[in-house]
Amino acid sequence: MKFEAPRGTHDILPSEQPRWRRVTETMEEVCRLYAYRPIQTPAIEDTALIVRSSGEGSDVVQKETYTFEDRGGRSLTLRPEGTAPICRAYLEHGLHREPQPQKLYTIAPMWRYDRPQRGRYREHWQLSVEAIGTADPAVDAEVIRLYADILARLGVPDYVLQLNSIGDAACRPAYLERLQAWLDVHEGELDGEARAKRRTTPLRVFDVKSPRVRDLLRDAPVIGESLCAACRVHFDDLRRYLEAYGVAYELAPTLVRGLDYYTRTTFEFKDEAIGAQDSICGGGRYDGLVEAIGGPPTPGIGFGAGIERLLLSLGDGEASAEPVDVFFVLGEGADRAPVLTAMAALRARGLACDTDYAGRSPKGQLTQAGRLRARSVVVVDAGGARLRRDGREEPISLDRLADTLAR
RNA sequence: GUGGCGGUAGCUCAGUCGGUAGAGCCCCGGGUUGUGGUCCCGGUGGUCGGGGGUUCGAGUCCCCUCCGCCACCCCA
Repeated sequence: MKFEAPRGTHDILPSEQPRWRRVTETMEEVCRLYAYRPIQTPAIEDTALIVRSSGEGSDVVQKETYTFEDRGGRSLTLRPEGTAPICRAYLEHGLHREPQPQKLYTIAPMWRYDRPQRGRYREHWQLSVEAIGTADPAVDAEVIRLYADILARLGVPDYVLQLNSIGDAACRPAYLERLQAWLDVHEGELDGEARAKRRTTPLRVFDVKSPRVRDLLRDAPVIGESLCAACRVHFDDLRRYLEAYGVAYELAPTLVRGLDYYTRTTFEFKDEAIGAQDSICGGGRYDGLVEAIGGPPTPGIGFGAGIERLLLSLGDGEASAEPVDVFFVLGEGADRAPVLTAMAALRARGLACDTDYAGRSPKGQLTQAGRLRARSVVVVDAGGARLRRDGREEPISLDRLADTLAR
């Protein structure tokens, strides 16, 4: 094979489009019901925006970005996630001076230079939903319920929602100090992985594999017990609102997210049936992000939901393509020209039609009409035209076809 | 980025001990049929992922490489 799609990218063929559309149309409909408005941003962003928002030390920035210099010497990066670009657009176009919150969504491709495997691509599509300009925990509950609605409408049965709060600028630093102090005391009992993690991503020490170290960490201080009063109230309110919304969740005291900008709420929807890459939606609150990229202090919350992974959750259920309304079979000695005229008239009336361009035999053309699930077939030969539908056949004039079928 | 498994027709796969490449499905044609289904017959289709090596001879053995899958890592 001479050329193939670049590693980790994939084509979405016509045969897959019905399933894709069902998913994206459901997403758009649910976003509309929650009064989120569509927005689109460029695929490329200033590298500095991505670095400052995701964080210099994040895995995304450290090893997963597609970064290049353009011909003008600018450093650009293919967006690895949806939140930072939308916040940039929010700021750049003064949406922070319009009524708050701004409730926005986009369905767009993202790029990450990961090692590909099932459910993990270098180019993949995400639904990004963002509510910027309010710290109200009811909005946290809203975006979570919004995604749960999408799953419900699509019929995804087996997923769990994990929920946590990782505090904010007021309480997280103090917590991290307590955690590090505790780790200092137990330094001798840690393994290499735990020691590495406490240096780079201390909140992740709880994820180490060693059962012995995990056991030990059971006595370590957890963020949930160290929240400041404001974060505590926010989290309690969120949980109350989720109950009001009828959303079931489990607390995940060690759920941390990979980007530096998260504060307070973090959550993840998982479907472990789809493999190791089982997170189908991840998000959280990012109250410091807009300010970090040069705007006024502005709270926000949102999530990214991977479309390819959601399709894995949905399984292989077949969805059939749109049928065609009329297929024209050309018999011996038939003139094409009047058929083209008839098709133009039908299309003008909103009827989808097609004919043979492959030189098939009449039998082959009928087979093709069947494949396209044509509702009507018009057989044209030297003797005139016949309309076949509902198992019956009648002579018809091509001139009157549109009038007959459009009724 | 690390480790493991894999790659043969458009798709799913077989291919023995190293001896000149196969099936089913799909597609095209013919027959049957009530001119779209069924059934029967025939046909098109291959850089055996790519490159190098060993050998009289490589789909088969060795090396490199690309791609996929599984796990790690991390996430959507």
